[in-house]
Amino acid sequence: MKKEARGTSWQSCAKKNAVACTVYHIWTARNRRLFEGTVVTSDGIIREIKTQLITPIIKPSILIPKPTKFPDNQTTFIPFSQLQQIKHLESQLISTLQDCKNLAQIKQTHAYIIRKCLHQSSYIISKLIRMLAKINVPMLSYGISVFSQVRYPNAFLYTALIRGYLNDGRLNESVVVYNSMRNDGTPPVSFTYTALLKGSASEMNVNLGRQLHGESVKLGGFSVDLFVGNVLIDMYIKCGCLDCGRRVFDEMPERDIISWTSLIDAYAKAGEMGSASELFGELPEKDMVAWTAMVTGFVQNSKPREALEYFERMQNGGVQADEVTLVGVINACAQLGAAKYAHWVRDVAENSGFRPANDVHVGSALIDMYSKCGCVDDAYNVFESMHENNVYSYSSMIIGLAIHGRASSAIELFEEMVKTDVRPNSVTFIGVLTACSHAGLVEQGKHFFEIMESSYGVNPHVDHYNCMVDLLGRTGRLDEALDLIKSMPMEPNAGIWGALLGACRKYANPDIAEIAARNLFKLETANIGNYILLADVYAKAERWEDVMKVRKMIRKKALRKSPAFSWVEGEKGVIHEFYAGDITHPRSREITEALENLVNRLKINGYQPNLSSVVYDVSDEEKRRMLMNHSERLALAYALLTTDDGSAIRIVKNLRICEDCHLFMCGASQVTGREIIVRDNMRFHHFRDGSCSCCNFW
DNA sequence: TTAGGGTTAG
Repeated sequence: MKKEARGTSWQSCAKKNAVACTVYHIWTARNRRLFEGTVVTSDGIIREIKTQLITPIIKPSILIPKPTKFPDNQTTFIPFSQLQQIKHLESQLISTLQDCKNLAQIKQTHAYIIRKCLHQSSYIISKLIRMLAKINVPMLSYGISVFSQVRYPNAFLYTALIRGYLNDGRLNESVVVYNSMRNDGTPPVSFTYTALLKGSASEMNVNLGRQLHGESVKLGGFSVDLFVGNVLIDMYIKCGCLDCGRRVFDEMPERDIISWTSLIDAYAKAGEMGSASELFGELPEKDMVAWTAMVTGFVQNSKPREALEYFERMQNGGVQADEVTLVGVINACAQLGAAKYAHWVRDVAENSGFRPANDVHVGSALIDMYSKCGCVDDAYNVFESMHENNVYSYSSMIIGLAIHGRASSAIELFEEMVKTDVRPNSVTFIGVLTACSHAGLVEQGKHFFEIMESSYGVNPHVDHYNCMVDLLGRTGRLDEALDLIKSMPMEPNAGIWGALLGACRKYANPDIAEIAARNLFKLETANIGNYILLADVYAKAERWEDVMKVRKMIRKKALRKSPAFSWVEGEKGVIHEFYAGDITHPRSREITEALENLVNRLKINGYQPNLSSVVYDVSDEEKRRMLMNHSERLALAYALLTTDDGSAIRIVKNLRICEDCHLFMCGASQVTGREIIVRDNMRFHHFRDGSCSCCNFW
C-alpha cells in the first residue's frame, strides 16, 4: 500500500470518495501524523484515511439544509507538493476573516474564499461562522447557508454552528445540530460538549446537562478531559446541584486550579464556608483568584473578620491582590463599620495602585464603606474624585446620603444623575425613597414613587412599597399607609407590616397595630422584635393587661430577647463592646461615675428622661435606672473618658436606638461639645450641638 | 476558539 499522499483534488474528492471525504486531516508517511489541511484523495492513502475517519453521509436535519451540488466548474487540482501553500492561504484567509468588522465584510471574504476554492474547508468555514457570532450577527440564514454549502462538515464545523446558535440563546436549535451531527456519524469533540454544557448551564437545564454528561463519557471518554470536567462542574453548580459538581471534581483524573476555585466559590455562595475552607486548605498552590474567592466568600456570609484574616494571610504569602480582592476587603470593612478599618483599606488600595478615581468598582465599594462607617463626607470625596460614575456609584452615594439624613443632597444627586446617560434602577429609587422617608418628605416621596415607573420604567417592588409605608407611617399617616398596603399588587411581606407596626408605636395607635401584628405574626412567628413592638404600643397606651398577654405569647413560644449591645472605638482604635447594664468592663466604676456626672450636667440643661421608652410596668425610679444602663450610654461614657476632645465619637448599636437615648445623645452633644455618630440597625444619627441629623424622624 | 474571584437595597 502506498504510504504517501500524492495530491489532492476537490473534484476527485467529490466524485470518488463521497463517503470518506469529511476528512479534515491529511496523513503523511513522512512524519506519521495527521496534518491540519484540506481534503485529500489518492488511491492508496485514501483507504488508510477511510479506516480512521470514515463518515457516512446521512441526510441532514431540517435545520441544516442538504448540501448543495458540488461546483464542478470551480474545481482545482492541487498537487500535494503545494499543500503548504494551501495551508498558507488558509491562514491568510483566517486572518482576513478575523479582521472583519461587519456582515458585509464577511460576505466579501466568503466570496473570495469561494474563488480560491476553499469553501469546502471546514477549518475556514467554522472560523467564518464563529466570526458571525463575534460581530454579533445572529445566526440567520447566512450562517446556515454557509454551513450547508460545505459538503462534508466535520466536528469542528458542527461545533461552530452549535456555538453560533448558543450565542443567539437558541439552545434547542443547537441541540438539533448536535443530534444531526450524531446522526451523521461525526464524533463530537470536547469543544462540542463544553459549548453545549455552557448552554445548558445558562438556561439552568440540568436534565440536558446530565444527558450530555452521560454521552460525553460514553462517546469520547471526555470525562478525563480537563476542560469538559471543569465545564461540567460549572454546569452542575449553576443548576444548583453542588453535590453533583463535587462528584465530577472527585472523579476527575486531573484537576487544575480552576476546578478547585470553581468548587470553593460554589461552597462559599451556598453559605458552606466550612467546606470551602476545607477544600481551600487542600489546594496545593493557591493563587490570587483562589484567595479572593475565600475573602469574598466570607464577606458574602457576613464574616468580615475572617475575610480580613484571609486577606492578611494572602499578603503574608506574597500573593498580589488585585481590584477584585480589594472590593472584597473594602466590603469586609463596610460590614465592620469601623472608621479605623476604612482608612486602613483606603491606604491598602492606593498602595496597590488602585485609585478609586480610575476604577468604578473600587470607587463604589469605597463610597458604600465610608457611608457605613459613618464618614459620609469621605464617601462624597471619593464620589467626586471618580472619573467615571455608573448606576452603582450613584446609587451607593444616594443611599449613603439618605441613611445619614441628608435628604436634600440625596435628591439633588438623583436630579444630577438623571441628566447624565446613567439610568436609575430599582436600587437607586430605594435610596431616593429612603431619603424622603428619613426626612419626612411626604409629597416628594409620593412624587418619586409615581414617576419611577412612568418616567423611568422601573416597576415598584415590594421594597419600594416598604419605603412608602415607612414614609407615611413615620409622618403619622397611619390610615393612608394601611390603604396603600391594601392596594398593593403583590402580597405585603413582613417588612411592610413591621414598618406599619413601628409607626404605630411612635404614634401610639393600638387599633392599627393589632391589624399589622396579626398579619406580621403569620409571616414571622418567631421574630421576637415584632412581639416587643406590639407590647410597646400597648405600654404607651398604658394597656398593661395587653402587655402581659404579649409577654405570655413570647414565653409560650420560648422566644429569647436578643441582647442589646453597642461598641465604640476607644484608645488606640481598640474596639470595646458594652451590653445593657454591663459592669464587666475593667473601668466600669469610672464609666458609671462619668455617666452620672454627664446626667447631672444634662439635667441642668433641662433633660427629662422619656420614661415611655421603658415598656415594663415598674416604678419611675426603676425606669430611670434601666434607661441609664442602655449600652450606647456606657459606650459614650467610655469614649468620653478615653478619646481626644476634638474627635468625633462613633458608636455602633445592634438594635434600634430608643427615644430616650436619642434625647440623651442630643443633650450630650451639646454639653460636651463633641460630635456623636450613632449607627443603629436602621441608619446613622449625627448628634451635633444638641440636635440630630435625622430631625427626629427615624 | 473552549474554564475560576467583584460594585448599590433587603
